[in-house]
Amino acid sequence: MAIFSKTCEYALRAVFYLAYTTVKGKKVGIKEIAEKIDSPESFLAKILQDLGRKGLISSAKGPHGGFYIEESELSRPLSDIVEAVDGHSLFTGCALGLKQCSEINPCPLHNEFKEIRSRIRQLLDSSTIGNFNEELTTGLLSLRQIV
Amino acid sequence: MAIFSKTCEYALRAVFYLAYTTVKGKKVGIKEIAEKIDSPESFLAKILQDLGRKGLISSAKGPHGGFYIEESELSRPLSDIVEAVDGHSLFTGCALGLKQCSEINPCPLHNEFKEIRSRIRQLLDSSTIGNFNEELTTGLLSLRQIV
DNA sequence: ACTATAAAGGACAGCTTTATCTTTTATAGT
DNA sequence: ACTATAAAAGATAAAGCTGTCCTTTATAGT
Repeated sequence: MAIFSKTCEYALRAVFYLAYTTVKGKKVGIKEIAEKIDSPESFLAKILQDLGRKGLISSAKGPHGGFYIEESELSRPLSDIVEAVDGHSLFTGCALGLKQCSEINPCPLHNEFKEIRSRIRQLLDSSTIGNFNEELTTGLLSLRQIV
Repeated sequence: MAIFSKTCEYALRAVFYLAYTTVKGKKVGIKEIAEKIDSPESFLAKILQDLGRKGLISSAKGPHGGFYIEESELSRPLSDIVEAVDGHSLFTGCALGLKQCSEINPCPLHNEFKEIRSRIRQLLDSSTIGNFNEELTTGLLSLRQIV
């Protein structure tokens, strides 16, 4: 099992691409995004639709339309994306799946994973959607497989 | 998404239960295990079968038979269970799902998750199956929901 | 108004995960 | 040998995730 669902992986990659590509107000079509992040086009369309409904990204229909990230959306933490797609169990759930796992009724891994979870949360809370724009522009960071 | 698959959650809980219950050579039946860790019996049977085939736990058919953990199995790290069930992507995979993500071709989250992954690995490598026997026996740790 | 464009929405299909049930195999005790 | 027990193995089913395709809606440009 990976940390994030496939849906969430595509969502994050797409949002990173949108962020650095549309930072100047330009918009990009689903076809370009799918190609640049190496994801199935129709599936990604569904994902971005959903992110749009949730107010995490913006879109415009019609000619010259497409998806884009607004200034205010640029500073959202990554945890918003992850939570919108995969829910909050990565941040709050018990590693062994016990609903009532807590300080007073801990599972064997409770203390160990408390720290892991808070690390993950901290990382996703402190990085924003727009945080990587520069390195993505210069090509220092990658959002797809090299062919 | 949770850290582990449901299968892996059941596997770990079952193995913990087996460890502290069978440490004196006794064996336990699938019915008892399923009840004590609050899991579907038939599904758990499949999971334990698989762990048995992979040599992570032991079992005996027939009267007085059941599942048990041998001395040597007690000291196996939890990572062996996790890897047997969920594979190694939790320890090695790219957070954004890129196959070629690496130091020279990093995704935006590469460095951040490198640390998270190594924490998880370290934790699962350093805890063994038998590590929690005492607290489980005294009831300080829990493997199922309280009803 | 008409046309072309591009996202939104709906329906559906394949695969994997999660789960159940039944039959088979091994073995202890008599 | 026979019986009871308990895991192993096989077949099947429900649900969720991943992915595709087709129709509808909104809008820019003419």
